[in-house]
Amino acid sequence: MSKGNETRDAILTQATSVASKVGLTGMTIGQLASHTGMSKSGLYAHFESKEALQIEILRHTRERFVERVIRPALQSPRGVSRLHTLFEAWLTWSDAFEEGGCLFVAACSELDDQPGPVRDALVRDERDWLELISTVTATAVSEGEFPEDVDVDQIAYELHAITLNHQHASRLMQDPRALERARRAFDSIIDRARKT
Amino acid sequence: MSKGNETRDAILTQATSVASKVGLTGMTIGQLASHTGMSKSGLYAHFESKEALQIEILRHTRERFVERVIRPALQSPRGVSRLHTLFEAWLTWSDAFEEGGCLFVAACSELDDQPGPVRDALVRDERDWLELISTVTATAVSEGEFPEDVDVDQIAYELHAITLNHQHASRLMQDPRALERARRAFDSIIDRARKT
DNA sequence: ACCAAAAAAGAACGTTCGTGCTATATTTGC
DNA sequence: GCAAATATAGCACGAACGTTCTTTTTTGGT
Repeated sequence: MSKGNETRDAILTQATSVASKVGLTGMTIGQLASHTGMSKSGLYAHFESKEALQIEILRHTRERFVERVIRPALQSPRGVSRLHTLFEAWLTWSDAFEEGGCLFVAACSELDDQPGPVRDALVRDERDWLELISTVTATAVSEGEFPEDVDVDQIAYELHAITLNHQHASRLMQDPRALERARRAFDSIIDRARKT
Repeated sequence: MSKGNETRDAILTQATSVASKVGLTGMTIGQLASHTGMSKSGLYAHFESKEALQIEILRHTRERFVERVIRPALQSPRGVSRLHTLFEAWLTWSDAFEEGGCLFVAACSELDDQPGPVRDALVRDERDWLELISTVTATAVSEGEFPEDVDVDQIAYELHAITLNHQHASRLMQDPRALERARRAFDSIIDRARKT
């Protein structure tokens, strides 16, 4: 990798961390420059605009997300086991953001009413993510663990709700039992799906 | 009410709407001034600082929340019925923000890692809100609708998760079935609580 | 070791930010 | 209806914003 791409990557990593704390909009070029030890213009030269940078941050984060959350799940056996791995991988992923929590979660409520290409990119990512949860849930159906007539999209909806709330409970409320509550919620969704 | 308090209130109402779209931090005094047709300094004279304004916005929103969500629920018969009223009132409340959705939901992920008095105020509000859900859930226990050993805080956790996710589904993803999904999720949480 | 190419810095731009201060309107109590 | 109190506007500030230049430094191939 050339020097240029190396710094560009380092910038994106740093930017992801900053954006997860102050938001994609709240993050400023100057802030980012001092965090990376670069000049504003030197840093800016790697991107066309702040908006382009925001989109690149999302892309960068998605790549990490795929390798740290999705891949391990897909290597797990089909069915509830895979669903469980996916959920636990997400919890680990969320905790990995030292502060600020999952960038996607932050971006979701930040951009939910800010039309534009950044929001569009995020919506695509979230749609993919929800569809993946549905798909993995469907493996539990085809493995015979869930009844045929279970609504996989509804399960995905409810599982996604838990991940959102985990951020709320662990980051904002600092509830020491947040992890435990998330896992119990997961279990009861699975339980109910089993005997629908 | 004096002229001063009248405009102050009008400012807060407008500010709540703006902040629900762009966030408490993203909102600026200038933006607010043009939305209210006042000068920056004329508007600013009503508040000590932007931070004080943010706290006042939260207070203003909480008052409206109490009268539109909590009060109707407390006038409803104890038990599952009251829980149901509370949930539906919240859905209505959330939809009432013409754009931007519930200010609290937006503020929660915006401030979850921004220490300071604004965050502290929000955490207090959220704690109260969660405790209220727990308390109302407990009325279903004392009415004999839920078993004695049900974990009311866990139920509150899961119900809260649905409200958070409703914003995601309806605002960000623009899912036309968001309301339906939220209600089904509510029902299944209640169902499961009934036969624990 | 040199030299073109690439990367980073420097300096400046017009704008907007939050926040003061001072002056002018407007409301209120007598 | 006038004075006092209150509310609003005008103006200015230093700082930071995103962005665009030009100049300097660093890199990589020969």
